[in-house]
Order: sequence, then structure tokens, then C-alpha cells
Amino acid sequence: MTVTIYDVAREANVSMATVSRVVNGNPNVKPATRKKVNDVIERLEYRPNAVARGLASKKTTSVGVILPDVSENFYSELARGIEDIATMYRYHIILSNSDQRPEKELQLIETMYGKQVDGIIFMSEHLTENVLTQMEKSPVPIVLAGTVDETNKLPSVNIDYYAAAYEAVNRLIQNGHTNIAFVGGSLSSTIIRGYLLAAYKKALQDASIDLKEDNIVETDASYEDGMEAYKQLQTLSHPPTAYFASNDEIAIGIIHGAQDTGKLVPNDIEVISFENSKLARMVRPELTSIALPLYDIGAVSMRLLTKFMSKETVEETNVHLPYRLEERDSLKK
Amino acid sequence: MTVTIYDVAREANVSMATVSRVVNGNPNVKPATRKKVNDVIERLEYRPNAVARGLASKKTTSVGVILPDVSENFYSELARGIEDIATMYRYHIILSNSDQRPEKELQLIETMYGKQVDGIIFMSEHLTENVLTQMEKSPVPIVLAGTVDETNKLPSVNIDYYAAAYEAVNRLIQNGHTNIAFVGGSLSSTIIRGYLLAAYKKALQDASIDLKEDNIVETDASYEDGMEAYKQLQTLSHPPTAYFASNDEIAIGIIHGAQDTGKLVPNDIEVISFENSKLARMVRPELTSIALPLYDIGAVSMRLLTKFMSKETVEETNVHLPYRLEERDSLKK
DNA sequence: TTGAAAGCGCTAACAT
DNA sequence: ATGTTAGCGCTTTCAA
Repeated sequence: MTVTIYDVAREANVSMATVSRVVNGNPNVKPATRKKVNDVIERLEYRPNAVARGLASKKTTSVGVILPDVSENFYSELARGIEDIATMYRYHIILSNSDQRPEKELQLIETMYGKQVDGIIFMSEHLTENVLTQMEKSPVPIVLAGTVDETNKLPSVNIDYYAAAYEAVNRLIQNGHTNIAFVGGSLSSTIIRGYLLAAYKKALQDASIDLKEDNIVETDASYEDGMEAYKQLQTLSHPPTAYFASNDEIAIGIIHGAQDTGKLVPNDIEVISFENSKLARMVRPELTSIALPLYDIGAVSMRLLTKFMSKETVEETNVHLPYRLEERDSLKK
Repeated sequence: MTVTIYDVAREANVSMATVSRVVNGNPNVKPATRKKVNDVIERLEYRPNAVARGLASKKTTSVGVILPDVSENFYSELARGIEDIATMYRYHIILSNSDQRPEKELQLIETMYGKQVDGIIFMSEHLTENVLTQMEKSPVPIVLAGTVDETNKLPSVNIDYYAAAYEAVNRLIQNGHTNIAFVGGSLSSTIIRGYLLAAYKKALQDASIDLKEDNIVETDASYEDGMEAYKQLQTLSHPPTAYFASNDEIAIGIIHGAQDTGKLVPNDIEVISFENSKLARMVRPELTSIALPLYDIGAVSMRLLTKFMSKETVEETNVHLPYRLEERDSLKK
């Protein structure tokens, strides 16, 4: 009942091979027969079966995308960048949420192999040993998006988180602060623990500011966590006068935590964030923030993957995109 | 080099059929041979090829998900609900963004057919004639998620938008307002034009309040649009004292628009929203809002689709999930 | 309980 | 420029 390439061939009085050629745009077909075949295709409403094609050609034109949670803005932004470039290169996306659980990540990678994807884009806050080795022996190319592999064995697209965080903290120091809090989403995140926190410490040290361990609070990444962290920090004998937040939600939580107790931002305390999602402009004061090019990270990752999939040689496999400091009102000018 | 079912059969001294049986959990296999086969599978690291399986069985265990834009919170929330249930039933998701463009929607549906998906979840602000007829003659089941087909020809999962909007506007009227603005994202949206606006008008009429066309502003759905709309409404001789916003971003825009000119919410103006995303608690005052169960709409849609795909009979094909009015602080109690 | 064999719908040599 | 043919790796009757 479904019409196959064979039906088209019969109706058009040509061979399957010829039909295949016109469907795939092979130039070695006489215009007349091409037209004849196309007419039949249209008449029969023939639609190539991508599964059969995949089996015969060993290419599925689909790529697996594994991320912690699509409903988080951070990842959905990346996903959109990935999808746009995928579409541009005629790939389709098989999307799965890992919830950041290593067993699930492992299993999803296996599933993607089973589905015969031509490549994989992988995102995770933290890469475990197992997952890493699993990916290193992958039968298809893999690119990490917004995800750090400290061994640099896998291709990846990121920004220079360390430099960005250093700049952020330093900006606070320039404004005269010596009592600066670090409020970071889960420290199991490689980026946060490995780069943001390290840069924070280094910036303080370079400015000869003593590190106060109490000024470092590890939370989850939500708004409530930011508020909570703010409250907690107010119990110190000398509460911080400046805050470095690892994402916008936390930053907004801090700001509201302060405002709810009558403090003014940026007059009483100053806050700098690390993300610059659209939330950044949806608070009063608007957030000064390191701007992460999430869409671009996704897009460039996918572009990189297309190169691997078509076996082009790529010069730089660990790409660092530029970031910038977006100056707004949660910091004095 | 890749190990196939044939390799396993040979190594285990059984036929391909037997291997296929154990892989698919067919009970008609002697435990001893099952064990023997499983051992070989493990030893050879055999992984079934889902593409070959799909070709032979005519089922791919993948479903197409077509939505306007994953990076919008509304849709990524739905997507998460869809994915969770899909995973539960061992389906995988092929995700595509339509950007709400009918030609692209049409083309994506075709692509999904080509990919031999077992079903489709479709989301769109507005269904064009073409897209609708295309879906009606679909070879696979389709479920609309958070998407209205006024002819009710396709299965769908929604809330009763009309009742919800009526309740929201009525809440404003109860608070004594007679000068109420309607600020809605693009009126090309079936939900907004067909239900929210209609309910707004009806609620006013039922309360014998004259409709002022100037109080209705059509914008896009963003924060800036909300601010813009607020400003525009202040140019009226009698600016509205209450605002019904079709989503949280617009509502926040309105609130900030007011606050930026020294107005107090809810004392000077009151605002009610329609979404209740996590943004709702991230503003001061927190938003009073109709709570849309987006995750659930996604989840139930997928569940419904699984029923269609396994040819179960379903009683209700146009499901309406409950909503509720979340009382917070942008409205007086 | 197990095996043999015929496809599923297409691509990709290889011929012509 | 076009046709023939052998798979791709699996499921699924049908037999035994």
C-alpha cells in the first residue's frame, strides 16, 4: 500500500537505480527521463523511506543530542543553536534528557549508537570517567557543547570560563570591594568548580584579598537558592558587599533577597552574574552579567560535528568562543 | 567490522531467528539457549541495529515532535513532559522547530513521514488549513499538544483556555475594576484570539462594562512588548487600572513599565497573568497568574499518542486538563 | 523450541 | 545514461 521506489520505476519504465538517481539528485540522468520520473513520483506521491535508505547507505542523517534537561533555559538555548545548523545541513535531531545521571548518559549514548546516528552532541555539567571512556571509543564523531572535558580528548565548544569569571570578579574588585561572595550552582559542575571558583580565588589573591571560605556558598542553580544563599550570607559577622553569581536566576534571587530586607542594589550591595539570559533585563536593577553565547555554542558545535561527519579536516577541535561583559545596573559604573 | 545478529548466531550455534527472539524477549526460548546467546551477545558487544529493525518491522519506536521554538520556555516545558513519557514507553523523540511557519510545518511533517516515525506530537499557535488537511490524512497518529484545532478533528490536549481567561478577567472585575486592559501576544494565535480575547469580552459584557477597543493591545509575546504596551496604554485619556496579560513576560513588562514611572503594583494598578512559569515568582510583586500545566500537557499528549500507536481504544480524544488561579501579589487579595 | 528463508525499501558497485 | 544485482541487518511467517 505504501508506494516504493520499485513502483515508481515500474510506472516510469525505468530501473530502480534511475529513480534512486533522480531522487538523490545524481546528475547522470537525461533531463527527459528525470522529468518522466519526477512526474510519476508526484503522481504516486512517492516519499523515500529514510529507514531503508539508512540501512542501505549506512548514514541516517540524524544526530543524537544528549543534554541534562531541555526545560532549562541554558540547554534549550544550546539546543536551538544545534537544531538550526543541523537543519541547514539536512540533519535531524534525536533529543534526550539525561537529568545529569551518569548511568542514563551511558545508556543514552548506547541508544544513540543503536539508532545509528551519524554523530552526537553531548552536554553535561560533569563528565564521569565511564562516560568519557565510552565516548572516546565511539563509532561516530562526538562534540561536547558547553561542556568541559579537562583532558581535551574530545572536541568541544565553550568559552574561556576561567578568564570570564576572573574578569567578573575583578570588576567587583575594581569597584572597591574586598568582601566578595561566590554563589555557585552545584560545585559538582566542572565549569563552576574547575573554572569559576578557581578564577574567583585567583582574582582575590592577585588583589591581595584574603579568601574567606564562608563567602563561598554552594547551592543549586535556582532563584530560591539565590535568595537562600543571600540570607545565609547575612548571618556572617561581616556580610559580603559584592556577589558573584554563577547564573542569572541565582543573581536575581540575591537581588530580591537584598531588596526584601530593604537593601538597595547597587548602592548597598553589588551583584554580577554569569549567563545573561533574557532574564537579565527582566529585573530591577537589570543585571550586569558575563554574556554567554549559548545559541552560538550550540550552532558552532553542530557545525563542527558536520565537519567530522563528512571527514573534513578541522584545525581547532577545542573551540573557544568570545564572551563579553554586559554592563547594566546591578553594578555601579 | 560491526557485529551483527548473524555473527551472534554463528558464535552461539543457533539461528538468527533464535537470537532475534532472545533480543526481543520472546518467551519461546529454552533458558539454556537464552543464556548461551546472551553470553555471546555480551562477549561480542552486540548491539541491535535499530534501523534494520525498523525496516523489517515497520516500527521505528521514534516519534516526531514539531514545535515553534524549543528555546521558548512554553515549548521546552511541553517538550520535557513529552520526552519523559516517551522514554517511559521506550520511544525516542525527533525534535524540530517550525518557527511557526506553515510551509516549514508542512515540510517537517513530510520529513517525519519519511523518517517513518510511529507518531507525531504537533504544536503550533495557529493551524492553517493546509497543515490541518495534511495531518488529517496522516499515515501515523498525531496528537496536538497545547494547540487548538477548532474543528476537533485531531486528538489534542489543552486546558479550557476560555474558562481560565474568563476567570482571570472576572477576578479583576471582582476587585472593582471597570477599566481593564487586554495585552495579548500575537492575535494570530488561535488561543489568544479565539479564547482569551473572547473570554475577556464576554466577562466585561456579563459585568455590563463597556468594551473599549483601545484597551486591547496586540503585541508580540516578549517582556519588551509588555513594557511597550503599558506605555502605549498610558497615552489614553483614561489609562486602564487593571491588566490581563497573555503570558508572564508581558505581565512583567507591564509591571516594570508601571514601576519605572513610579506606579505601585497592586496599589495603583493590578495585573494578572496567564502562564505561571517560574518567572512568576521572580518579580516583585510576584505574579498572580492562571497556572498552565505545561509539563502535564506534554506528558498527557505523549501518553495519548502511545495509546493510538498501540491501537488501544481511547475514550476521550480531546483532553482538557485542569488549570488553577495562582494567587500572589500583583493583585489585591 | 528452533531453523530456513523471504522480504522490508533502498543504495552502490558493476555492467552495458 | 541506464540497468542488474547484491546486499544493508533485522523480523516474521512457515515448517519442522
